[in-house]
Parts: sequence; structure tokens; C-alpha cells
Amino acid sequence: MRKVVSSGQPTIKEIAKRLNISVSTVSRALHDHHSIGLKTKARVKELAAELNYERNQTAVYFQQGKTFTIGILLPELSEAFFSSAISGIEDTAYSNNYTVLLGQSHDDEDREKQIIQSMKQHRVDGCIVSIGKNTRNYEHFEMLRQARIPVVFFDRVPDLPNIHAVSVNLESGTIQAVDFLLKKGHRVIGMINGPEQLVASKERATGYIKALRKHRLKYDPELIVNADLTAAGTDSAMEYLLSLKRKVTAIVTFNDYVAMDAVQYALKRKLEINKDITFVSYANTPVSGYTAFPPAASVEQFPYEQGQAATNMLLSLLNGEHPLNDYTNTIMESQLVIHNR
Amino acid sequence: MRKVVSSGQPTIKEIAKRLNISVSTVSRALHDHHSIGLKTKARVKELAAELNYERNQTAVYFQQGKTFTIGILLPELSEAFFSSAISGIEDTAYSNNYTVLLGQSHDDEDREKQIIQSMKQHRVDGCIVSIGKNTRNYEHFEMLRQARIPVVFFDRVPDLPNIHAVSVNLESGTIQAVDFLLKKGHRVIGMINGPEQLVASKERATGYIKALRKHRLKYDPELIVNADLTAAGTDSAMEYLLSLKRKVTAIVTFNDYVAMDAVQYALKRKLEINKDITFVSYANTPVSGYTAFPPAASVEQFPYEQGQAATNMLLSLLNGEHPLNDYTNTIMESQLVIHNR
DNA sequence: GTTATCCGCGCAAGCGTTTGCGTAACACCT
DNA sequence: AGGTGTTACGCAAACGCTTGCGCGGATAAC
Repeated sequence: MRKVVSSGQPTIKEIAKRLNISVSTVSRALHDHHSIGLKTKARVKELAAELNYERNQTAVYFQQGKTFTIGILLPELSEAFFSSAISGIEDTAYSNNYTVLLGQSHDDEDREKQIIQSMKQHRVDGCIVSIGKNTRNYEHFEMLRQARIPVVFFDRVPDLPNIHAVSVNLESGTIQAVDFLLKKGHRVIGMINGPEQLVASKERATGYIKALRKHRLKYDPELIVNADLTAAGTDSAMEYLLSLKRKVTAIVTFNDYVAMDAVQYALKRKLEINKDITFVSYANTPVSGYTAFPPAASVEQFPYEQGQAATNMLLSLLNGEHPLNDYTNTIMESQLVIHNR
Repeated sequence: MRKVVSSGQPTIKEIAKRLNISVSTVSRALHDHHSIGLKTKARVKELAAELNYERNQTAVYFQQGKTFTIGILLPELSEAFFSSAISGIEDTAYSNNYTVLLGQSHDDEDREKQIIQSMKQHRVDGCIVSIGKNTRNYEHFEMLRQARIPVVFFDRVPDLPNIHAVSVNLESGTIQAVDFLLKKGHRVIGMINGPEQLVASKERATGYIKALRKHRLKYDPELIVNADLTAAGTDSAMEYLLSLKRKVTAIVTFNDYVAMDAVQYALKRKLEINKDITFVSYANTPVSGYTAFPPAASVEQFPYEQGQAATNMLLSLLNGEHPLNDYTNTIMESQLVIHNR
């Protein structure tokens, strides 16, 4: 028989042989099992330390059918929102002795499926997923369910029944945002929203409407425009909004980047920011503080905290503290942050 | 004997039993081994598909002593530079059928050690590491070497002999930056550099000096100041530079964030940007394009590409295409990007 | 017709660890 | 002396998969 890999690493078998005891005794000694005598324990531990013994986790994973690993699948690792979320996930996973396996889908459904497949083969204990923009088919997640691998979705949550999810309620933040503008005296408030099918866009829209209703103001559908989040899309959205008969004095933009594009456009049109026109946005990107005209306020979406919450939910699922079939949808509140300058 | 986990997942044993053949035949059939008859292969594959068989990777990993997993250890997952790098690493790992295990050190040496330890126990095949700011002790990497786990360092590379590394040569970019300023007529050029012990700081400084020498200009040490990269630190650096007898008309800042802070300071001092004072910087952060006064140029450091290069290097080490003890230090050239507005 | 060749498959070991159970040895109580 | 515990350890199976080797039978070569 060929020895596949010699790796050199000492095993419990090695320790057992040298000490003339059985491997089971060594294993138990290293785990501080009560049925092992103190002197034996000491001898084992001493030799283990001397040999630089390190337990072969792959063997344990295999034997236990558990890997203490969670898979995390996101559209884009380099996006600020997601990279903060990863940070939150890794931190709480780390402090619970879990490790994190990473994959990015680039919003490609096929790649998403392949990554899920690979994580399943890797026998991750659970997954945290933010789905891609174009994902319409959810059979890969159905496979995970069948394999009894729990999944917690976050932020970009699929429209499915019976899932575990963590997301942020943008409605509340939007209401705060519109409230803020109304209190400043604005009456004609535009909104540059994102693609219609996105849940996030819907929440923004309903928040906007609810805020107006709260103040007994009429909602004018003309004031909401769906854009594609590119600079060009923002430009035409701005062009449209500024062309309306009713003079728009404030605009809620989909995120800080859109806001910055919109500001550029407004400047070209010789509008004075915060006077002729005021912007409120989402994400609260720190860098917007460096711009000449940051949005007057921005809705914080707490990516780090969402990552933490999703991980905690997954861990309680894994620990059995929470039944797998008790589907919970944790919704965090977003919060308007006012930039005073 | 207690059955540890029933998991429900079918195994090759199951397939073998149903087909009345041996497990070895099943295994080989699934691997398209030449010594298995075509009809048997077909039968096996059919049943495997029907049962939704999926190979238990943990068993394979264990048996082969290889996990097709690479560990990546970075100071901060949420920093733009590193998250781009992660993206590059994940992409090339993915297309080579490797998966990626993640850990962040938060620049804490102890945590760095623990993560390395955990990755070692996880039996990752190799590691890609960017060390923490405060790491002075490298014994954890020495342990990896002893365990024959190859490590490729990138960007933040320790000052050790005999390591594999990928980094970007900031000297060339700095020379380009200073060249750029000289051509624009600037003669008194300041530099807000980072902490002295950082290699990156040293490279910036030598690049600066070399560029001046190239143009037969005298180097005035007073013009380089080391700062701590905080807004306050930048302010005092600016105060110092602007207080010099020789009038500084251009400043090279450590990165775009420092540049933005410096711009704010200059504005407070009623200086006109790009007229009284011009800034050139590093990182080429896209967001700086939105600011009122972005640096006139910025040295691109190619984090995504560095990630790719590091991964490719590690993979060729793992595939034996490159001997482990042939230490290579790939240095990519940074490149000045001029922002025309 | 004998020998060499190849095809198709099974046997069994082995990867490192955990763990239920069995069992000596000894002490204690009655 | 017999019974009941307790302590300290060993035996061996099991997790799922890969792979060197052996072997019977069919085919080809001489």
C-alpha cells in the first residue's frame, strides 16, 4: 500500500506507541476525560507538547460529520456594504470557534449554484447568503434544505416562504428621511429609486408614501423615478425630475453614490446644493463626508451589525437552540444619520 | 456502536450494495477509471444521479491529506484595498477549484497567531497573508514552514529572508508622481508619509528622493514628514509643511484619504487647490472622483491584481510547478493615474 | 495448443479520531 | 467470603473514500 502523504505530523497513534498505551487512552487523555488517571494524562500531554502534536481536524470533521465551518456567499466581496458585513460575520464566527468559507457570485446565477454546490460538498455546517440580482431560481437552496444545512439569508433576501432571514427595514429609515425633509419645509420631494423588482426599492417607495400620508400630504407618483444606479441613469433621472412643473426642492436618492452623481448633475445645472436643492440618501458611506456637498442626511443600514445578527441566528440554529423549522425573519431598523456641517 | 450522524446522504457503499458490486468499483466508475466496463460505469452513474449522490469531501480531504482550501489572513476585511484583494484571490481560487478560508487579524498579533493556528488545524493547503501593523514576532509562520504549508505574503510583507511574496513597487509610482509634479513646474514638493517602520513608507521616500536626483535637484529632508494617517495627524503635518520657509506648492500624500484630509486643511487655510497647492496621492480610490478637489493624480496599487498574482504563485507552489524552497518575490509596478478634470 | 496480454472487477488496507463497551484490579461494606 | 462499586485502561468498530494488488476469464500472438 502506498503511503499517500507522510506530512510528518505526529498522530495520537504515535504517542500511544511511545507511551505503550492505547490510542483511545491518548485521545481521552487529551480531552481530559474523567476516566483517565492523572499521571497518564500528564505523561500524554507532556509528550504531545514535546512532539508538537496537533489534532488532525480533517479527521475529526470527517468522523463527526461536522466541520465548524460556515459558508458565506455574497454577490461582490469588494463592495463596501458587503465587506463590512463579512467583517461582522467573521468576527462573530471567530469568537464562536467557527471558520468562514467564502464565495462571491458576481450576481451570476450559475456561479451562485456552483458555489453552493461546492460548499455543500465541503460539508459546511451552515450558510449565510445574500442572493444575486438576477437569481430567479432557488433550487440550489432547496438542495441545502434537503441536506439539512441551515441557511440564513441577509440583506438580499429571496421572496420565498419559510426561510431564515436578517434584513434591514428601509421603510422606517425612509420615513425618517422624508420627515426630516418635511420639517425643513420641503413640500415637493423627488425620489431616485433603484430597479423596480428589488425589495429594497419597494421599501423605499412605501416608506416615502407612508411618510407623506402621515403628514396628510398627497402622494404624487410622478415624483418617484426608477433608475439603474449608473451615472448616466442618474443623470437622466435628474433631468426628468428637474423638468417637472412642480419645482422639486429635495431628492431622496437610492444610495450615496447615486447622491454624489446627482450632486454633480445639479452643479452642472448651476443649482446651489442645500439651497436650491437638498439631497438625502442611504448607506451613510463615510467617504461622502469628504465630498464638497455630501447629502444632508443618509440612512444607515448597519452592514456590520447585519452580519453579526445573521451569524448569531445561524449559530443558534446549529446549536439546536432554535428549531430548524421555526423560520424567523429578523428585521433591523435602519436609521437616519444627519450630517451637520 | 452509536451511529454518529445519519445525515441521510447516500454513500458509495449504498450504491455498491444496491448494484451488487464492490465499493472500489463504484469509486472508480465515478472517476471514469479506465479499468471499469462501460455498462458498469453507466449503471453506477445513473444510480448515483438518481440517489442524488454527492461525494463526501471531508472524507476525501482526510484520506488524501489535502483540502483544496487556501487560508487568507488579512488585517481588515472591510478596508477597500483588502476587499478588492480578496475578490481577486477568490476569483482565481474559484477558477482553479480551490476554496477560500477567511480570517482577519485586526492588526492584533495574538489573533493573527490564533487564526494561523486554526488554519493549520484545518489543514489548509496554503496561505496568503498580509501581516498586521504590529506584528514583530514571526514564529507562527515558522510553524507553517515546518508543517510544509506554503505561505505567500502580499502587500504587507514581513522583513524576513526566504519568503514568497507579492507586492507592489511604490518607488516607481512615486517617481512617476514626482516627475508629474516637476513637469508641472513644481520645485518645492512636500510629502506626508506614513509611519516610518512601514516598508511602504520607505519606498515612498526613496522614490521621492530618486525622482529628484534624476532631475538633478537637491533633496531637502525637511520636506518629508511622517504622520500617523489620522485626520489630526494630517492636520499637524500640513501645518508643519506650510510653515516652512521654502514655499511648498505640491504635496505627495500617503493615500487618498490623507489627501482628502489635507485638502480640507488647505481649504481652511484659504488656499486654492491646484493653484496655490497641488496634491498627488496613492490608491486611486474611485470615490475621490466625487470630491470637490480630488488629488491631481494618484498611484494605483492594483489590489485585485495583487490578489490574483499571490494566488497564482501559491497555486504553482501547491502544484509543484515551483519548488517550495525557491523563494520568489514578485514585484508589480504601481502606476500613476492622472485625473483630468 | 500454449503462452502472453489485457480487460473488468473485488479484496482489503489505511487515512486519524472518537466512543460504547468490556474488564481487570482494587477498595469498601456487610 | 461474597457482593457492589469505582477507577483506569484497552479493544475494536465506525466514519467514506481511494488505491495497490490479485485474479479469473477472454482475447490475441506465436
